[in-house]
Amino acid sequence: MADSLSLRPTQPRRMSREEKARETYRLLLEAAAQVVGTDGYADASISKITQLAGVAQGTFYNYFESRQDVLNRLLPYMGRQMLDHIASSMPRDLTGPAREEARLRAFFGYLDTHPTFYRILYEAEVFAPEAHAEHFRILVEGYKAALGRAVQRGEIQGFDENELEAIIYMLLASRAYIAMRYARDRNGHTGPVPEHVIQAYMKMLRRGLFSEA
Amino acid sequence: MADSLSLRPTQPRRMSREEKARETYRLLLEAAAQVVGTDGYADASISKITQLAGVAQGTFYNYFESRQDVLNRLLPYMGRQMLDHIASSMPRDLTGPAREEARLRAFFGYLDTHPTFYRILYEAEVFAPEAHAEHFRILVEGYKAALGRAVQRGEIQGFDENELEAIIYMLLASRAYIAMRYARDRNGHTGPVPEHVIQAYMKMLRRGLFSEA
Amino acid sequence: MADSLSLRPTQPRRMSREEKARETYRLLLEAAAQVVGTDGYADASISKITQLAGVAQGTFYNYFESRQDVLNRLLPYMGRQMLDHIASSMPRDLTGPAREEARLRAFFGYLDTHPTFYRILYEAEVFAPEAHAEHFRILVEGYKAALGRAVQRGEIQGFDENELEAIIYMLLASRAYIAMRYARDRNGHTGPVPEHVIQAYMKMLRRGLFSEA
Amino acid sequence: MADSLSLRPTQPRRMSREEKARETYRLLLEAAAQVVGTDGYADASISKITQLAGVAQGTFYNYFESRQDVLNRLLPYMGRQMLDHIASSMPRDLTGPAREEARLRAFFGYLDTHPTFYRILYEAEVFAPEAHAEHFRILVEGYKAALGRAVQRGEIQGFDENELEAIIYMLLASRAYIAMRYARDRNGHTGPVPEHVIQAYMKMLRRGLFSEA
DNA sequence: TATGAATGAGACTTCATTCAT
DNA sequence: TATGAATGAAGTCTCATTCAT
Repeated sequence: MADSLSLRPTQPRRMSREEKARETYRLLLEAAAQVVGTDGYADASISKITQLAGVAQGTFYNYFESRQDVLNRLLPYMGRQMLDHIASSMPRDLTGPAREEARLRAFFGYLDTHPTFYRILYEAEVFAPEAHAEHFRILVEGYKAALGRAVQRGEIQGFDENELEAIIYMLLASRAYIAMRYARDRNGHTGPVPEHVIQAYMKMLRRGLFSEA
Repeated sequence: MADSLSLRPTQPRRMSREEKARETYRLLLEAAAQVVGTDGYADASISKITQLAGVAQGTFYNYFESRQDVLNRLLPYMGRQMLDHIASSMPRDLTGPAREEARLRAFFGYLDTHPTFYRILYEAEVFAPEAHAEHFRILVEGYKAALGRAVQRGEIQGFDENELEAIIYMLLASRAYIAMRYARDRNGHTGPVPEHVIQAYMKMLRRGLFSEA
Repeated sequence: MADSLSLRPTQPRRMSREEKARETYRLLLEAAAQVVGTDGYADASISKITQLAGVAQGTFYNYFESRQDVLNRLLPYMGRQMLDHIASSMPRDLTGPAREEARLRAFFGYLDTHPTFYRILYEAEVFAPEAHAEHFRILVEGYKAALGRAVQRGEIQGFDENELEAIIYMLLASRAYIAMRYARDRNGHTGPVPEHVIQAYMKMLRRGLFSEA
Repeated sequence: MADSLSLRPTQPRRMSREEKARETYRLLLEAAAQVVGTDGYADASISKITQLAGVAQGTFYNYFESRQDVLNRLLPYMGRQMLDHIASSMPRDLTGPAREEARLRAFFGYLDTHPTFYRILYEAEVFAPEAHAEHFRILVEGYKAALGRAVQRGEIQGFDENELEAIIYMLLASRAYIAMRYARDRNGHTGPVPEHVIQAYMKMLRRGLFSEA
């Protein structure tokens, strides 16, 4: 199980009732994220979650309809965090492959600092399929727009729109499997992705997708 | 749930004791594959499996140590089937990208005819992680040898061994996500992968990995 | 569940504190009656009741000691309503069997216009046994007085007091079972009792209880 | 709660597996009857039932689909017992009111020796409505045949078939309410019905239903 | 080896009630 | 007096595993 320390802050400054409710909700969601990230969706019991959140089991049902409900909300919650992180750590004015590389590094960076995210994302296809599908829809949508701009800039040539969608799935897939293989050590702890892996990815991308001089 | 018909053949010809035991083992494994492929690992109960196999619940424990035991054996069993299928459907004498394309089509072909395999493979990372790792080890090993030969033939240039391993993960990843996205319809039923997706994959590969004139 | 519309009137004219409290009490009681009449005692949760009454859950406990408390008050509240209804719809100056028939029709009439009453009354023996016993005590008491007058008028002969009490139970029982069988359609909705049933009841009564020429 | 003594016989003679299973089923059903008869359907928990039966909670679900399932089977099980009891204790060759009286006494006799039956029957309308309806269907059917024969013998005159059905409901109702009122003392323990009550019932019946000289 | 009844831990969920605001 | 979040006991049900036959 995850740490048995409560997530409840020790020094809760005076809060209004509504604030406190919001806080409890956040607490439960964070606890759920931690538990799922550590033990997986299948072993994420309400009892573990509430214990970590420092509330009674019954309290859980004041905020979520069911166990499945909280599982469904996990990926949207973390996914938005991740996208925000990536957006905020992308340097302006990058174009072409350099932009792709920055994006990739930002993704791995988020993974490195949020060790629970990988499992939440990966297992979601099994345990929260709709959330997973929606997450993908958002990712693919954003990626399509980005690649569309690259096409307009003439950086990418020779792929029609449908082909580009397929390519996007390949790139997202590659990220995930690279993370699975290279971003964790023997003990399952996360770590940075080796440089040569990023280089291989970029080489493939530069040659295969971008039409560089 | 899967078909409620038993997998037990109605007219078993006279078998020796050992043969019968082997047959029961196979029966249970096939039943497990069917159940997992349909309902997923999480919902694959011993009771469903034995019912489909046409034996009593207790019999299960004469052949497997535990529920986890049978789950662990599933992917090796199906994985070998898949590799045999691919090997046997690969035309001789193909080289370069054409060989890759044949391999890809053989994989999708297997998926199309063995609808349970995708789920068994995909969920294995969660529910049978060691089997999943071993399956990958075998795949990657084989792929390394194949790409090694391509390097020797001069079809691939500019990637060192470590980089090639990363590329292999990208390719395996791409297969999996393409299957996830394109090889199933709205109802989760399998179907063939659209041609343009295969074309996009190959275009990326030809340009990005192979050094074609 | 019952209607989700609140029972709280939208335009409450200015009320004194005490009036408002009385109003809230009545509101909760009516809501409880509605919920019990629709869902039964067993499924009448505080949450349903307060929601229908348009007040917070906590408010409930300002007016009732416990869940059982409100259940106990339901039948007395509705029972008085029913008796008032019957009393007010009984023509003056009826005697003998005619008086009994009027009483019976008034009872069925109340049931028809107050569909929740049947369930509140019937299930009370299980869920509010003391209230049920008290309700019966009142009914029987009244009935005894009525039959006593009939005896004095010479309309009834050959039954001593103890026997008359037994007869009263038979008559109240008959009403209830007739309602159970004939006053509801397939869907559990209430409706009028068929005329021939009333005729059978009266025939039995005229011959069996009253000594008619 | 009911007695905490187990219903399991202390000296179980050697039984085949099937016999033992049958015995466990019977044990659970009897335990359920006892618990429901004592505490009512609403408070009949699986845990109480299995404890009384002397088996583990899980065992319950080898024999019943759900809690509701066992509740549904209770009345049919006891109802058949009761009908058998009545049939076997009815003297041959009785006709007319005497036959009715024997039937009534047999019913009260069963109640007296099976104290749990009353509650199982009465609460069934609320907690096992289909079983209750079916029980009534059977009772009414049987009663119709019996009264039909009385009509043919000329013992009953002036009631058509529809009216007789209504009368049957009145008689069944009367039994039930008489039992409710007279067959239990202050502490809820069963006892015999006072003679004068039976006399009142019979007087009403003789005059009201039967056409005696 | 085959059987299938028995086991019991543990999961999810409901809901009457309390209490600080 | 009104609020509604928090509580925790209790209930139903599932299922991997054991074991006597």
